[in-house]
Parts: sequence; structure tokens; C-alpha cells
Amino acid sequence: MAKILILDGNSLANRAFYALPMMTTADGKPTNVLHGFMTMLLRLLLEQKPDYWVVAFDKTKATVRIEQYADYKAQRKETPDALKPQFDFLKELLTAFAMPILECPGYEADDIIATVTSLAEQREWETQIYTGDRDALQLISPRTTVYLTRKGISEVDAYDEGALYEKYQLRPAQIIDLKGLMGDASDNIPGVPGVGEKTALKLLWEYGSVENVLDNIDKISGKKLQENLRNNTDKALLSKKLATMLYDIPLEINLDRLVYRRPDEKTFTAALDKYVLKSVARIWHEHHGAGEEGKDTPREEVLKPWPLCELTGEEWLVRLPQWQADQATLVVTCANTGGNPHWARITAWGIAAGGESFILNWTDAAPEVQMAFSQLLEDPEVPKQVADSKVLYSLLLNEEITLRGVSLDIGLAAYLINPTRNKFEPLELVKEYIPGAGEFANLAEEASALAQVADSYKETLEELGLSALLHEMEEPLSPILAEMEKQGIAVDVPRLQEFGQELTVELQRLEQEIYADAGETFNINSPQQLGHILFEKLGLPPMKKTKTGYSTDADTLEELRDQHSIVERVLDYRQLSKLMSTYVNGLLAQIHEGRVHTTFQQTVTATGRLSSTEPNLQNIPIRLELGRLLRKVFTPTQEGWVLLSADYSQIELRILAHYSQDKVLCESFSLNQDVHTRTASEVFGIPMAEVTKDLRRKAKAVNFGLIYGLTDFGLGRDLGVPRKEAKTYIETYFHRYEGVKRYLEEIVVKAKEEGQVRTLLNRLRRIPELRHPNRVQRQFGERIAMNTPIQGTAADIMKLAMLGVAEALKPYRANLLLQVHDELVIEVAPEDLEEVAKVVREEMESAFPLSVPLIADCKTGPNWYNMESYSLE
DNA sequence: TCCTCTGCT
DNA sequence: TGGCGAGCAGAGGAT
Repeated sequence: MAKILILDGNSLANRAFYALPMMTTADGKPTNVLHGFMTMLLRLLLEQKPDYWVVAFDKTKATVRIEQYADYKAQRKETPDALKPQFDFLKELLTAFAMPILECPGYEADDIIATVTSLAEQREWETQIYTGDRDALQLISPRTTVYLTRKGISEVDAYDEGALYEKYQLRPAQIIDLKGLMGDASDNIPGVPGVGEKTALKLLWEYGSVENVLDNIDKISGKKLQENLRNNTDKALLSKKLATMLYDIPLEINLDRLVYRRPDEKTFTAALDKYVLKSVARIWHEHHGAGEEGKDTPREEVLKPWPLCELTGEEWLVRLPQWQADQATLVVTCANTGGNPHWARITAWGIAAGGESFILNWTDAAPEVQMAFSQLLEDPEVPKQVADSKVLYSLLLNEEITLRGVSLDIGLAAYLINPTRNKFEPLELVKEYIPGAGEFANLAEEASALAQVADSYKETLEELGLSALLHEMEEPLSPILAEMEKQGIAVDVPRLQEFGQELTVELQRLEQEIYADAGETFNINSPQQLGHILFEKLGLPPMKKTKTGYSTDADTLEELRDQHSIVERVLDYRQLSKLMSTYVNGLLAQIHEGRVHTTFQQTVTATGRLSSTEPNLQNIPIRLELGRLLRKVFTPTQEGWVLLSADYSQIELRILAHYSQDKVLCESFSLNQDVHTRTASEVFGIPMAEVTKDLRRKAKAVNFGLIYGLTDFGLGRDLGVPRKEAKTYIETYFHRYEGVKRYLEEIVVKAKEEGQVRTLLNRLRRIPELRHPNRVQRQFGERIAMNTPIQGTAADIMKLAMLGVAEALKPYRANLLLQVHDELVIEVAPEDLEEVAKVVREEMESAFPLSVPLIADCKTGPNWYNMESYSLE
């Protein structure tokens, strides 16, 4: 994990000034701050060996906080004359030291620190903040520690979550509440009169936050205190706001630029001389001097490619069998002809083994050499470490080689360690542990760099308890996905073209009618132009706005449907045009020899689901009949075979039942009831037999909402009922399903404590949003905390099921084709259908035992549209 | 490259 | 106080 140090320049300079005796150069320039600051900096460099670091400074006096509160920092003493010029000297010195400096007009160093911290959190870096300002304690997290100066600046106290709790019994987010109540004399933040640290802490222990304290004034003991709180609610809330560090300052910050770099010796020495900082120079040369390699060698220099060993054809024929006999661990990378891995060809290999690196030109290799390397790749006993095994499986299938013995997929490892990261190129994977790594000159360097980080990945996986998930689920899934992609699904091209022609006719007709309605031609696909026609020319009432103008989305148009004939036509046009562009044309462009070969992305989603691209076969229309017809074009590849679709019934609600152990929900599944009908019966207080369609629909929306982190707003919008009504549904639901309520509350509390959630199979997702100062962001984090264990566990179970199904299908004439989150699509020879359906269902239902039954329903048919339920009983 | 819109679970 | 159910991919327009 990379480490970043963030220093509060103003705060530390102030501390240094008051802590150290006056020092001056011969011509009278004050230098005590320079001395103190640089000493600290060099010590941190030596002891902490940061990969990245930065000093933040206040830029000007006019801060956004003054706009909020005119007296902000008004009391503050004028900066002493001996300190003032030292800021410029210090910045000059730091620049000579190649230390990154950040300033932002109108904002304080605090806000820069908060912003950098939040960026570092996103990258999951270990973050250390050095400051004398206790406000920074609000930034503490599992990966962020705040070091507060004690006595001058040479001694610091480390505050992590534990230390903070020990000292104040507060969570980091409550620091701003503390300030809100007690204020801060040095910043002239008022707080509540008569409330000091003692009282503020007592109130927070009891009520948690400023808002909650103010909501419960009546319950607080002490008449005077009650009165003070009552008369100063504004001050308390304002003070809290002033103490909140701002994350979203208008400053482009590229964390990569904050990488530690060794200063240019001459420049730095000259600057030290200028300010006569002899002891600083001595420390620098003692520990960081030119001849002293290794002591503080920045990590960017650690990446030393293993020596490149060039082998002749004969030498390869000796070396390859040798590796195979030794069962040597190989790190393997390759280059290919580019484009889609489903048909790209491998051109060269990079190999790292035993401290040496190699390049094998594949295109021109002798057949014997190719054969020897193939054997190595196919030998399950020869462990291979790779960056992206699924792509490698695919590429090797094109060479008619079956890769076996992948012992570490570093890309998948990185995904499990942080499923929200989005870069998985080898260089990015290497940078995680060797931050300064530059571009690779060739494949050998790439392989040797990967080899040097492989163990670090393994350690991190072990620490996070993710090794089993990697080796027993994700890695074995990769070859299965590669096979599914390779197999592809057949598309009835003439039928698709015909469908496209029908759409085209309809589209042209609608287009003309819309132009006639509008009285002019325009681009219907442009929301902007459409908005102009609807709301300006035709005078329809705008319902809502987007960032760039009027909203013209389906909800809006639905509201306006009756007001003008153009509206319905636009809705129809949109539907058809989506089908035409995305599905007809999109699909036709992806067809190779009558089939489409999607790519399943295994490292994209934050929850552990797969995603599907080029083409996306996980969003083929089904809801509306017209779109659903598209499914007719998806057929088995072989004449006479049939498609089998098996999907989990209500898997997410079953997982919720398992997690929450809610009596009603569990009973509902154990009795195999229709869960939405049962919910309607509970919420509306009527027998199940009397539940109407409409009540069931409402209950269904509630059940769905639960999984996503229910809000009355969202439910109300979905059901088209007032928010208040939605609220009563939710309240009644939670009254009847107390276990669910308790579970959802507990998971949020736990997530806040740990800053992360896990699925049943231990998949991890960190949720930095939970400690974001913005409440909207925080609530977003809470919904993630509720949804991810459920959605992620469903993804886990499906992946386990796929491993079982793939194995179970081997004896049969059947191919796994698609996974659509809770559904598997398989093509199968009709004579094997009965048995295949049986084993698929068994594998899916027994993939992972929950405390309620898992049910998979099978359907079968000649294409993906005409599917009929298939049951064995 | 971002935004809006729409398709799926 | 205003803003919001979760997770994705792709097309087309505007910038």
C-alpha cells in the first residue's frame, strides 16, 4: 500500500516559530522556522519513507469561511514580524527540496489537506497528516492517522480511531460536533456560551451530534445549559459548519505529482547555505548523502528490472524443460496483434523466473520451441503468475493451448483488495507497491516488475482474508468465462435484419409525424433541441430541470402525454430508436460467423457482479413486448439444440432473510410463499388471499427498495404516490419485519465503525463515503452499506454455482453461454436436456447453503424469447 | 470527455 | 435543508 504524508504548512510553521529560540542569518533574516520545519521533514523522510508527500499552505486571508461568518479568525493576533517573511523563505527552501506544495486561493490549508486525504482514501493509501490543529482529527479513518504536535514540533501524538476513542470516546466525524458546541477561541468560532470541552463531550456521548443535542434540549439537565443551547442553536450549527473541512475545493490535484523525489543536490545545498542551516545540511548528508545508497532510497528506484537473458532456439529447448522439471514459478506476460482478444494472436512472451527475465518471440519461434512452451503452459504443476488470466486464457485458446496452473492472477487480486479501483494494466498493478515505477521498456521488464510485486499482493490478500475468495472462486471462474466468451451465442441474422427493417419503417413514420407536430424538422435525439420544441415552441410546462436545461426523460414525458400528440410519438420514437441503434445495429456490428462473443468483465463492479461488454448481453430487452421480441434472434449454435435458462428466484430477498433472520421473511421463504403477496398481506393487514394486484405491486416496490437502501422519496417516485404515503408503507413494513429493520440498522453501524462491508463469502468493499462530511454523500454510503452485502453475496453465490455447473456439464452435450446476474443461459442437445436441467438446478440450489432454501427455476425453448417453464415433477 | 437517456438485474 | 433507493453498458449530442 502506498504511503502519503500530508503536512499542514501554516500550523507546523507556527508551532516551530514559538517552539524554537530566535535564529538569524548574518544579515538578520529570521530562520528558526526553517530550521524546525526542515528538521522535522528530514526525520519524517527517514523514519516514514513516504512514497508521496505534500505541504499545504493557506493562500490568502479571504477564505470561504469569512463569507459564512465575518468574524472568522478575527481575533487572531497579527502574525509576528519575525515569522511573516519566513513563510516565503520556507516555500523557497521546500521548492529547492523538490517538495510538492499546494495552495488554493480562498481556502485554508485544512481544506487542501481534507481534499488530498479524500483522494488518497480513494486510492486506499495509508495517509499520515501532520498538524498542530485538532480540527484534522475529523479526517481519521482506518487508513488515515493524524499526528498532532506536542511541545513544539519535535514530538507528535498519533491519533488513529482507537486513540481518538480512548481519549474522547468520540468517532472522527464527531470532532466537528465537538467544535460546534465548544467553539474554538483561536479561530474565533463561537460555539455555545457556557459549553466547554467537558460539557460538549458529555452531550455528545449522550446525543451523538449537534443536531441531535438541539433536538433534545428538553431532556438535558441544567436550566442554564438548556437556555444557552436554545438561544444559540444557530451559533452551534454555524460553528459546526465552520469546523467542517471542505473536500471539494476548486483545485486540480494530481496525486501522482506528489510522489517523493530526491532533490537536486546542488540546488538544495545552495538553498541550505543561503539560510545557513548547517545542522539541517549535516542531517541531510549524514542520512541522505550522495554515497549513501539504500538508507532512504526512494521506492521509485527500487524497481530494477531483472537482467534480461537472451536465449537462442537451442537454449530455449534446454531452459523450458528445465523449468518444467523444476516446477519453477513463472511470471508470464504477452503481447498480441491487438484488438479483441477473441481473435488476436500472440506475438511475443515476457517471462520472469528466478531473478532473470526473458523475451520469447512467438511468431517466429521454431515449432519445437512453441511445443515446449505450450507444454509448460498446459502443465498444471508449473505455477504461473499473470496480470490478467482471462485474457490469457482467451488468447491461448486462439493458439489452441489450454492454460493451466495459474497460481496468482494479480489483476483479480487487486480487484478483491479494492473492487472500486479502475485501472488494472500491468503498470498500474506494479505502481501499487512500487509507486515510482515508470514505463516498461519491453515485455521482460513488465514480467520482472510484476514478479517483484506478486508477493506483496499475496501478503495483502492474506491480511484482508481474501486468499480463498481469489484462489477458490475468482481464479477458477476465469477459464469458465473465457470458454463462454469463446463459445459465443448464435444470432439469427436474417431475422434481426428483418426486425431492423420493420423498425426503420416505423421510425420514419414517427419522425415525419413528430416534425409535423413540431412544425419544423429538428434532431429528435437531441434532448436540448427536443426541450426547445416542447417547452418553448409548443409551450408545454417543464416538469424538472437538468444541469444543462429542461429534462425530457421518460418520466417527464409520461406526465405530459395527454397534453400534446407529439409527446407520445417522442416516447415511441425513443423506444424504437434505442432498439434500432443499440440492439439491431449494435448487435449486427458484433457478429462473427453467425455468433456474438461478449466479454465478461471480472474486475469492474464494486459489488462483485460480472459485467458484459462488446456487446452487452446482460441488458437485452425483456420488459416491453416490442423489445422482448429481440430475444427471438438468440438461438443455440447447433441445429436442433435448445436453450436452457435457469434463474434464481428472489435470491436477494432470500439473502436478506438469511442475514436478518427476520421471522416473517424467513417463514415466507420456508413456506415457499409468493414473497410480495406475503409482504402486502403484512403491510396492509389483510389475508394473503385478499391481496389485490395493486397492493402486491406496492409491496414489490417496497421489497425492491429495501435492497437498495430504502427512502420514502424513491419509493414514492416509483409508485407514483406522495412521499408521505410511501413513508407510512416503510414504517409499517419495518413494524412487521422488525428483524429486517434491526439488520439494516446494524449493518450501517458496523460499516461506519469498520469503514467497510463484506459479503457472506468475505468479499470486501470499503465505503469512504460513510465518513464524507457531506451528508448526502454519507447517506449514499449508508445505502451502499445496505446493498453491497446483499447484491455482492448474490454475485458470490452465482459465481460458486457457475463453478459447479461448468464442472457438472462436462459429461453432457451442453455449453454455458451467458450469465445475467441471477440467470444462466445454456445451450443443450435435446437428448441431454432432462439431465442437464436437473444438474444445473441442483448445482445452483446447493451452491451455498442459506438458512432459507435457494430456488432455481428452469425454462427451455428454441430461442431466448420462446421459453417455457421446465420442471421435472 | 461529459451529459442525458435508456436498456438490464 | 434538499436531495436521494443499488449495480452496470452503450448511443448520441454537446462541449
